[in-house]
Amino acid sequence: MKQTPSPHRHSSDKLLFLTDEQLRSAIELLFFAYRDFTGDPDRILEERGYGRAHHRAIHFIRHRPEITVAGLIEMLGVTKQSLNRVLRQLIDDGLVVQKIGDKDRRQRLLSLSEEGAALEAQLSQPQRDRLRQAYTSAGPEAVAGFREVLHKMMNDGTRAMVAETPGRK
Amino acid sequence: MKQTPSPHRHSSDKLLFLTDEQLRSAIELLFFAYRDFTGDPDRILEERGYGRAHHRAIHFIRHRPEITVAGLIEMLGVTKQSLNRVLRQLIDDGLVVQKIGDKDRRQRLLSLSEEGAALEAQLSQPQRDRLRQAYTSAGPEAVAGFREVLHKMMNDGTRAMVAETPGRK
DNA sequence: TTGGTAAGTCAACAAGGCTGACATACCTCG
DNA sequence: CGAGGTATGTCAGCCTTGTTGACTTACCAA
Repeated sequence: MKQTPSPHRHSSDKLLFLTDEQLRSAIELLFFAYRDFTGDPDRILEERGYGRAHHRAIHFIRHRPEITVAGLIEMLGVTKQSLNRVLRQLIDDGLVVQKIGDKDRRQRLLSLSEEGAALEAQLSQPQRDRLRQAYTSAGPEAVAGFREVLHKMMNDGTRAMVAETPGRK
Repeated sequence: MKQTPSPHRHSSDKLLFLTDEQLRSAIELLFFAYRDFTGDPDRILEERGYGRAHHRAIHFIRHRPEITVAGLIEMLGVTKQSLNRVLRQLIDDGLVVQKIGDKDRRQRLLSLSEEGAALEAQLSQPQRDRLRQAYTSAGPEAVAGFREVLHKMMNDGTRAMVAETPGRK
């Protein structure tokens, strides 16, 4: 017999409807939303012969100018060799510039060149447009909930890495 | 001069704070949340020699038993050859069973075996736990907003593919 | 001066995308 | 019935992007 998961639930569950199916549908929601979300920049990248790995590097360098290589590796969660492959290209192509660290001369501080910043803007544009449209349509309450749940989904260690926007807790 | 994006905004924008930086921080939020979200099953899969592609196939077969190969290809957004590689393994390993279509005998209807269903449960467990924890902590309002924004982020064509949960529009 | 650290590189490998080409059933329509 | 289209499966080859391991160079710090 197909038995509905126990209806005997507690606390605030009278407001939430946390059946397995409800939770499973959220898994799909995330899958599809994320897929469409990354689809737009993918098309732009392809024209320049880059991949999503390049996009991620560009994104984080844009948001943390003068980040060290080790710092970027940590943000992306990849190995030095893996990052180096795409970073090499970006530097050779003049999109990313390196500066020797002033405090520690072993460090290479990474920033975007003007051309790199232009590409970043081009890549993030469709994503920002998509979010703006979704945010506007859903309204501020929904947006706050969206951000809160995403925050709470992250690992504790990860949460510290998110670029905090002033005004959000 | 760094100029704050025009403060002259309209309609409900007095409640939303849609600067570029606000939107960009959401890009990171999604990146990190999705990364952590998929990290748990990845570890389980590795033990069995499977990858995320296997997980996706298993997930959708679980939720749409008797789905056709073409249907699964469309859900996943990959090519026949790409899907076949992982599907071949899953069938050979006895996790997925094929049934010849009754209406159209060319079709192979895919379902999970008992063993396949067990693996699916094991894989989705940490994701469900993570969502349950985040949902419970954030509260029903936030959850509704979370789901609404994700829905509105999707392409129109994609939206039809999400498994709708009764009670949600 | 010496040991550890930041970065870069080479090599080899694997997963999982892709395209193109073809084969085998099977369906449907004229 | 026969022909053309469709659903699936498979072979081969290529690409990106991840991995491990080993090693070098430059620099810091005790």
